[in-house]
Amino acid sequence: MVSTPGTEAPVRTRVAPSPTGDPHVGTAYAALFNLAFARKHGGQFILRVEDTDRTRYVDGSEQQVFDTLRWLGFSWDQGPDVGGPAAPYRQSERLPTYRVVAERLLAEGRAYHCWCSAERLTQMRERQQQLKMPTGYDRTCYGKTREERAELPGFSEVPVVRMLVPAEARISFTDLIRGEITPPQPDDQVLLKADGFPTYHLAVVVDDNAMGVTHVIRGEEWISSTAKHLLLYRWLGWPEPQYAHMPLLRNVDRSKISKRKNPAARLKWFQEEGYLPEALVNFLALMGYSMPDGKEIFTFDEVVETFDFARINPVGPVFDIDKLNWLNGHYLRSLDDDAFLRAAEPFLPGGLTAADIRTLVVPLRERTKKLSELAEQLDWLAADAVEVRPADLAKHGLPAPDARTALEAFAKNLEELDPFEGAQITATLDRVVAELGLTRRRSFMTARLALVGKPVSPPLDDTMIALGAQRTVHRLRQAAAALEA
RNA sequence: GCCCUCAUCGUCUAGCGGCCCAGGACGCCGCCCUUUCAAGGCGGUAGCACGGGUUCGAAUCCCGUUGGGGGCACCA
Repeated sequence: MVSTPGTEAPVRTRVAPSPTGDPHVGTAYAALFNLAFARKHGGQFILRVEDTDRTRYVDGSEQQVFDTLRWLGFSWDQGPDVGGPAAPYRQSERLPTYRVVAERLLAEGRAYHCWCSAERLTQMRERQQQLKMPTGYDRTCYGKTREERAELPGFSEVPVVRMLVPAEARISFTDLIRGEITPPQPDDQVLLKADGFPTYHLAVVVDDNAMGVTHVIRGEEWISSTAKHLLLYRWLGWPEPQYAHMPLLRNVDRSKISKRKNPAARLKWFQEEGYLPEALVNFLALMGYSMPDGKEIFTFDEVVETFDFARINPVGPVFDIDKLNWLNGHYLRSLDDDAFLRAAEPFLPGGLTAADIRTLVVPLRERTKKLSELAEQLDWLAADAVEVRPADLAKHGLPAPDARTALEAFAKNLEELDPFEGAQITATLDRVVAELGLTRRRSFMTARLALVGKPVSPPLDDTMIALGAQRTVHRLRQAAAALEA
């Protein structure tokens, strides 16, 4: 429960992805906690598209964000596709709103025009670094008319609008996760770009205010910018939201998770690899959040019930695929036959009969961490021949002379078997093993390797039935022959 | 370079001054079970970055060091 009882405004949170390419895992991560917090307090969750960078805009990306978030089971109360009282929810459609605010700031002397060219800005920054000074805009344009500025070097025709940040603007705030934070002194941040689009800093404040966002739950990367945002709220006289800066997901080298270094940065990767959405949500929640009772397998609803910012660890977690695999395996195993088959279907190799699918795929459920492994696990079925690796034979099978004897005896006896079905097959194999005085365990393993080429397969009789009598006998003989060489 | 921020096993974490010579999970190793591999069961491996304080008592509070991360864009 919330600490301040009674009167507080209804909670409203949001996630604000940019449609700049494949949906990012960080978006799901942010959505998860924003949603959980909103639900916990009976509030609303908004999806807002931040498409203010025309150069990075990727067509279709927005739809993919919707699709992947829905795949995870997330839904929003307001958004571009579902509408809402503060529509539109796409920033590119809200340009007039930002302009009005920029004009007001200009009129009130809190902002000014700047005509500095990109090149000049770059040079300025480099010089500041060389002099070991903090980097920041030097106010060359402040207080100048367009004509006056045009006399100076580094002039650009179309101006931007910059914040006029006071000398002492170190604004502290209480972060819901980290406590008291004092972000750096901001410089004169651009609010309105030359193309008329707002920067993130202007848009985020204007929209969060317009949409009644009460809690801004976003990545740690925004801490440094928060002073600018707070300054804008104060200038504009708007109620300030509460902030919670989530830890950043990390690559193995501990840098901020990126598509470049980590395939798991792409949300679609999880779909491609065959992870279940419930597993991903559980895993993402485990990154930084923990249940009061310490259990690690839980649903999104349980996150909602227990959610408390105090339970979030501010340390950026490394994305541990091993643990995700374990979790996904667990969720896979909890599926009943039909549900598993339905999930597995897109990952199965072609040409499987319905019977094959029942007998071969279902037993694989206990052996699969992610669905994409299924194709390889079943590759022996369609293959013309399989290769038996000596190392596998040495580790799991019979010694070479015995192996040959057993394989040939299996082949001979199975060849004569009719009908070729489960109980008879097993009885035959058992009889042969007994006659030869070999260990059942290693004998079966030798046969398994001969048939599928790997130490993993469904039960032997099912494997043989799926292959059919002819191919079974053929593979057993081939493997026996190979042992001679 | 400047600024902000973080710091418990390899990884994810519990811990919020005594219950901790630190608990759980993944991974790894071993054993059991077993028609294989898994799954499951049992056991093991491994950590409070360092140095100062405060305190009767510190993984827990303070300071510093070191290390990590983030920001410093007309990108978000």
